[in-house]
Amino acid sequence: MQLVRVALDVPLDRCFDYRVPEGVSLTAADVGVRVRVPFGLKSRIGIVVDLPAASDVGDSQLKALEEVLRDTPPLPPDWFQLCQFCARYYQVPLGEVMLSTLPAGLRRIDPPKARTPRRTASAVETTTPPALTDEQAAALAAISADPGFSAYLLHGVTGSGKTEVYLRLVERVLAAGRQVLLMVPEINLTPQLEARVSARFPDAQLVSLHSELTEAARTRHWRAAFEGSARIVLGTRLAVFTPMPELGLIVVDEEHDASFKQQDGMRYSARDVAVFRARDRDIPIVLGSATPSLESWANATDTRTPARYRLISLTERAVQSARLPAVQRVDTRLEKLQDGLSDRLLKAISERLARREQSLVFLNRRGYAPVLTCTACGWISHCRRCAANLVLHLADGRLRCHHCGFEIRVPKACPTCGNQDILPFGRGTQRLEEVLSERFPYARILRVDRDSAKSRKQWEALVERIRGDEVDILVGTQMLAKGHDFPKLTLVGVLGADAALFAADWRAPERLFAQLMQVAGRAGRAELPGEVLIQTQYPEHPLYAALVRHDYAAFANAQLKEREQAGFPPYTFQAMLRAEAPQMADAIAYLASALAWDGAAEHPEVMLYDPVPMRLARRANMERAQLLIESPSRRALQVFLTAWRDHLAAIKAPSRLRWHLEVDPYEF
DNA sequence: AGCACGCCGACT
DNA sequence: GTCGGCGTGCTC
Ligand SMILES: [Zn+2]
Ligand SMILES: [Zn+2]
Repeated sequence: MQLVRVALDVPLDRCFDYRVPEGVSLTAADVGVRVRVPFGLKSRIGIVVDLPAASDVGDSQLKALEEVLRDTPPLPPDWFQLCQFCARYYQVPLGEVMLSTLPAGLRRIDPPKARTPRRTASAVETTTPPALTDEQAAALAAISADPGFSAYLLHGVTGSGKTEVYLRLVERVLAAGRQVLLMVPEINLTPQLEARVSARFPDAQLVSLHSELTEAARTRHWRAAFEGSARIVLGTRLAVFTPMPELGLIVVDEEHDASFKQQDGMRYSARDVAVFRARDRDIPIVLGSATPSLESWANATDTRTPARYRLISLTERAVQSARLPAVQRVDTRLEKLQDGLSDRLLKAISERLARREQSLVFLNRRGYAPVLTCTACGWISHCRRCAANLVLHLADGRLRCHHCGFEIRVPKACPTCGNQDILPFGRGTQRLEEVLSERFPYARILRVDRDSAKSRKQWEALVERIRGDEVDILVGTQMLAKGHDFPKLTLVGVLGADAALFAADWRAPERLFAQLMQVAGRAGRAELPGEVLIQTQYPEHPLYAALVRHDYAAFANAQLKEREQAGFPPYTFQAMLRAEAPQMADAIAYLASALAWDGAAEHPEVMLYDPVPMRLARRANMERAQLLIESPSRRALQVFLTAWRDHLAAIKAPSRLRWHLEVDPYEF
């Protein structure tokens, strides 16, 4: 009797053995094949991970597999390595990793029939490569000197020509008959890079992979990569799991971006997974950014430890028209503000209007106002399901919770006392848009945030309008900061940045600096110099001082010093155990039981903190708490977590309680 | 995680 | 009398 061991998408840390039915025979080459198996009362798709000679389960309990699915070749050994690494490192069952990273069409029993893709006979306009600067040439030479594993941190400001370096590397790798994986943080950024890459390599098939693709398209693209017909895969974080038999290079663009971190299910960092993959495949990986994550910066520059990444800096402008903007601080303690806007910023906007140039006012808070209040009784718009306020969205007349999606119509009077005088408190992009249209009644104003650009299509339409010079003043959130070049934009005003300086989240300054560098990069070029005005009450703050000098390294080194003194990552390794339940007491009790584990004594290098309610203590009617785990050794942390997991699973808790572990947590 | 089985409160 | 609440246990 032949047996197979199958990984299934169930939150159980083990695989399941099945009999191979009469007339079917599997060989070692079939490890990695997908199978349909009976599980409980239903059927599921699983992946064959082994052909064991015997099972721990008695013969009578073994069921026979139902079908061997041969619509794709067996998943390859290096893909197994990748999944096994994630299972170990992120403390997730192997089956969950394997199945959840597969396109839905390949993990479902009844995938909808794939329609033949419409032929998009896009007559790609080919481009010829520009000449490289000396720096770019040196970067290219350094990275392509060794076809084996090396991680390169490519640090270069806007206009320094990182993308051109990627393209030259891609060219060489394609010429060597290998495939390339290009990763970008957001779906919004795929079309423009896709256009640029296709134009350069019209003969190499490129496929995109991101969550907005239909199930059928995603499956098709995934297959093309796996079968090798696609030579270039361009995608968001989920693309890192695409099997690519001839992979020769990985590029992670904007490597610092938080979007590479998955925030639900298996909470992996696609950038870190990509580095593992490159090492495992023995190929180079390039991490590019104008503002690298502090983890990467430390990996590349800390001289006390052997460098894990090789730093390559692009300091010259390679794009002829590129020119860094003049960044200035507007001291809002001295200037009186009108609706949150300083005279200086208003005047700068007027000048741009007169010169028919574009301005951008950056405010990272969508909606009209963060809260609605009653002046008579003190009522405030509170979400009934979360420990958070409902945000006023005047554009569609609703109060909306940004955490759970709950929404109601804006009341005409106070719900508790009937007072008609209820007022918005604070400012979001919608209100800013309104204020600006009062000040500049003849200006064409466009708001760009997640509410006005819900999909990639809507976003592209807005970008068209901006580039088509149909807009004078842009109001927007960080959506606007990423990626796009707007040639007529010469002014960026920044509002409300100070909040991040003193936020409880110790990563806030790092994010703020990256965001401001990025948004500042939107302003100006050689023929139309740019200006950035940052409204702040703390103009002497070192973060702004570094920003004015465009000095990422100074900022990063200072931050790293602070992190080291405070004992924060990357100088320590962390994991977070979170629990949520209808009652906070249950969540805390679960974490307390987790903490009370005798086995912890055998892990002296691991430090456990007391359970505490999360900052957003209730979300969608679930009360949330967390427990921080810390160790100076990544290895010790992983060993501890692996041992701890059995104890965690055995803790008795109310059925409505949910818990999860996050390794290298990003949010606190 | 699902999903079934199973044993006690308030409905027709 | 039963509908359904969720506690408990299992999945090869
Ligand atoms: Zn009131
Ligand atoms: Zn809510």
